[in-house]
Amino acid sequence: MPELPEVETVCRGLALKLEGRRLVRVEQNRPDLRVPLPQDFVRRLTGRRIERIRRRAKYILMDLDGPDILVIHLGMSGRVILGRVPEGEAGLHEHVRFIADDGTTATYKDHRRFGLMALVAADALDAHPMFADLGPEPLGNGFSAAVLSAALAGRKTPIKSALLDQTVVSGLGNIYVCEALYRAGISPRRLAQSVAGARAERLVPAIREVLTEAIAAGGSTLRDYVQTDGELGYFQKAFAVYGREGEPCPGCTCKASVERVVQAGRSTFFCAHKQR
DNA sequence: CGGCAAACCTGCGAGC
DNA sequence: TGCTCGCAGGTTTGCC
Repeated sequence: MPELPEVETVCRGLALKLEGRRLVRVEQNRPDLRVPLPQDFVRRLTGRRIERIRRRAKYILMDLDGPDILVIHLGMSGRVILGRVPEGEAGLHEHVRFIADDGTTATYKDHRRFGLMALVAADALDAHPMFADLGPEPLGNGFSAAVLSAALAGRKTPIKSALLDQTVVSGLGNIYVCEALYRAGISPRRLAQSVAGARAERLVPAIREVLTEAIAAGGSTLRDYVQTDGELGYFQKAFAVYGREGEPCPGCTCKASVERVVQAGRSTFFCAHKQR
């Protein structure tokens, strides 16, 4: 579910409560998520101090006072809930629970199990297959119109699909790609290689703005995303096109409406009048 | 290599 | 009420 803004929000919530804390207990309720957990998952985490919690692309990274980094990906439906799990949903799909030395608990729930956890050697993180091919962080200094158009050069796939490719730019998902293309006035069907020059100059700030605004709003809550404190993100109220098929385009004075098409198996929402 | 459909898994809302 | 179908924020695999 979560794209960059939601993962960032979760990271910040976890950092507030868990940075500097020591894990006194780890409960593992099943052997696997999307992929098997390490055989010695619990042993390698128990007793470790969490030095820092940060984000790379859509991954949550927990730096520990040992050789490993705990890597968490929320997949489509993963959540990490601090403290008591809300009434009525306790128990089901609670795959892993972390208990810290001050009594803080963090529960990982993921009913679809598209998420994953892994322990990766800290000195080999960047070389790990999960991270080796990731493109630049869209909110970082390494992302620019020049960098983006270089990554898109020669690619005949639609720009919509190219932006979902995490090797082009990392952290975008279906929602924020739709919203960024809308803001930049670029058709999702346009060939990726044709997004260069002025179009790339528009797209980069559009991506940055939509992500920044979404983080400020605490992310987007559609089906089951909630922040670590149980609060709902509210950026979904600000969507211009995502999930708004048939509604009037908010940026058009004419009576154009938001259309939905399927590209590479994913829904795309856009305004054919505003986006060229 | 590039691009796309399918697979992974569960839940929910719409429609009959 | 209850069933089936389609759809869902991601990533990987396998096929053409």
